[in-house]
Amino acid sequence: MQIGELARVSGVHLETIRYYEREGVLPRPARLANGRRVYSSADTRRLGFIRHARELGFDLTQVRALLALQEEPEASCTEASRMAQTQLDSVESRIARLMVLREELRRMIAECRDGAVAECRVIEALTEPAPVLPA
Amino acid sequence: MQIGELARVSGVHLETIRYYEREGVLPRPARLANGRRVYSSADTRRLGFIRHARELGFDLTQVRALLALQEEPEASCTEASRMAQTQLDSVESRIARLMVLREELRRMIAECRDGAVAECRVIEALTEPAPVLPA
DNA sequence: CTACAACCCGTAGGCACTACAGGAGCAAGA
DNA sequence: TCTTGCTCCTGTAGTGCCTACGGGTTGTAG
Repeated sequence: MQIGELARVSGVHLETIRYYEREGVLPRPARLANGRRVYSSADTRRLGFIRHARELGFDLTQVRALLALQEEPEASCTEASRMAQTQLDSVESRIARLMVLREELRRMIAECRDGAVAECRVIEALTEPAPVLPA
Repeated sequence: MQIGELARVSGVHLETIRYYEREGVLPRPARLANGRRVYSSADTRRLGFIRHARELGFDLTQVRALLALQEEPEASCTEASRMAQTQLDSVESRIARLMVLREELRRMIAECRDGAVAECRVIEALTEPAPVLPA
């Protein structure tokens, strides 16, 4: 499989695949005589792993760590679990935060009904001092 | 008020304030004889507006547009409301997406109990093909 | 034979910051 | 008076994670 097809089946942009290779999260693949990259099903799985981890909000450094863990199956799962817990905490707080924002946006829209900007709550709501948030 | 104090009271990083000025979302402030920036309460409010809008997920281009709307209070509210609606849609979908991720992370953690990586659900879950998500 | 797609590499651009280098101004203490 | 240390100045480079582009080669279909 060449890079174009891998991009299609994985949904990962072709240039992003090359970027991952440069960054060392994808191994350098075999090459055809003409220099083109050829990917195995192992590469496809690994790219799927990376994509999925990225979708879950792991950054590339974390992805590298997870891949390293995957490479030594005799190692303990504790570290992977800990990373997932960290990720879960961050997802929880993002959800809570977004739900506050959603309420505010709803209120802004509800209170703005064809008025002029002078009475427009959308602008006004944004002009209010932001609530103090815990760091 | 000088830039350091503005940074403290607004919670916006000092270098970010200068960045906003370069980008034209904050007007160039008055200067003292020694060249230091001095900010008025109008600047403080404007920065609060920007910070709040950024927190709500508006990008700097949208912030500029909102500021322009704010500057002409006789204009219709329709545009501001439409922008808020767009933002609301994106917030809704981000929440939905994160809730799926949260469930998955919870499941991963629950199923990983001191096992070796070979049986680790965290790794395994990431290796599974990603579920098809609506764009 | 020619058009065109798919690939190659290297580099630059984009967003929203963030950091750093190197220098000047200013207030307060020894 | 000198020095320490803080705040500020400018300009530039780096970050994360891609994405785009330019200019070249290879492969394929009509």
